[in-house]
Amino acid sequence: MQITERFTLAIHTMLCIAYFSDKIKVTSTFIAQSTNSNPVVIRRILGQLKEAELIEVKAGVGGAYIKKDLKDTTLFDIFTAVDAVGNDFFNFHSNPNCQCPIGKNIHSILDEHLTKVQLAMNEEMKKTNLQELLSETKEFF
Amino acid sequence: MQITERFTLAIHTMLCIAYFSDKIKVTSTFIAQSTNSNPVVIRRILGQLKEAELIEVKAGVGGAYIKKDLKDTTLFDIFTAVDAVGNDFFNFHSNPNCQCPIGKNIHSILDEHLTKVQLAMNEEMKKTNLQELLSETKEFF
DNA sequence: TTTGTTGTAACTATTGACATTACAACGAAG
DNA sequence: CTTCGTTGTAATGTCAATAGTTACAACAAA
Repeated sequence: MQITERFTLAIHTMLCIAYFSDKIKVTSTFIAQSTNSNPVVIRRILGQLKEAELIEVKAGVGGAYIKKDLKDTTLFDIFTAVDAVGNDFFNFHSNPNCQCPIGKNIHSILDEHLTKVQLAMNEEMKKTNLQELLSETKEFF
Repeated sequence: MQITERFTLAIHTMLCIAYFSDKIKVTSTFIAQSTNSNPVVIRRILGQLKEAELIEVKAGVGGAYIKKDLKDTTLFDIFTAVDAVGNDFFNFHSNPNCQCPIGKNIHSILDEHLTKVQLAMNEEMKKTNLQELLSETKEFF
């Protein structure tokens, strides 16, 4: 089990837009070259980021633009946009046996603990925003 | 994207063993009935839990037994045992373009942040042990 | 009208999870 | 030493999700 590469692709995409969009027109083809991916794959991700209102995409003329202050978009926002799992991050086995004292209660007992795990992950992702990532990237120039 | 149901199956399996193994012989067939799963699937999970030294399994005669104090096995141990994720939780897109200032640095920059996310999740899982889960289950009887 | 782009559908390949059948190896009980 | 229930594991099938690709209509501006 792994988080799909859509996630790191989407982060890369956001950083490209943040860094380049005041210099050149950032198209799906351009991003595909930077990420070593495919324009259609990128366009699908752009669609999800747009849906989440993190970016704007100019139809026809082309080009993507950041919609919010860089500080206000975190890894969690991007994760939610492209890899939405809602509350079902942990995939529960279905229909445990109600006759069994364990099977009867496992779901309700476990839910509380697993939700906390997912929340911990979410909170950690919220700690990193695009502003931060972009300036870290620039340190390397 | 979801965590495999092997994980909750394995937790259920551990709880079954913890609860029943002093009363009856806990076989893969028995666990399969409690979890509403398949004996072979359970045996594979038992193999992984045994590999991680969380349980003992009696070949031939049959039956599984807890190997450590219940307090000393956490959700994280089980998670690791069943390989719910490999080494890299986040699946990085490969060969980003080194000519691009973003592509050149993305991997090293992101790694630090993503590792923290994974660690946060791990730490939260370590907070829950089998002892706790078992007594919570018993409260419902 | 032309051009470059987006948005999307359709198709394929690949991978991984899970279910199931089958059977050799094992250990104990008779 | 045979029988029985069980484990361990290989082989196979099914299904869903990811991701790569081709193709093309819709779009906006020059």
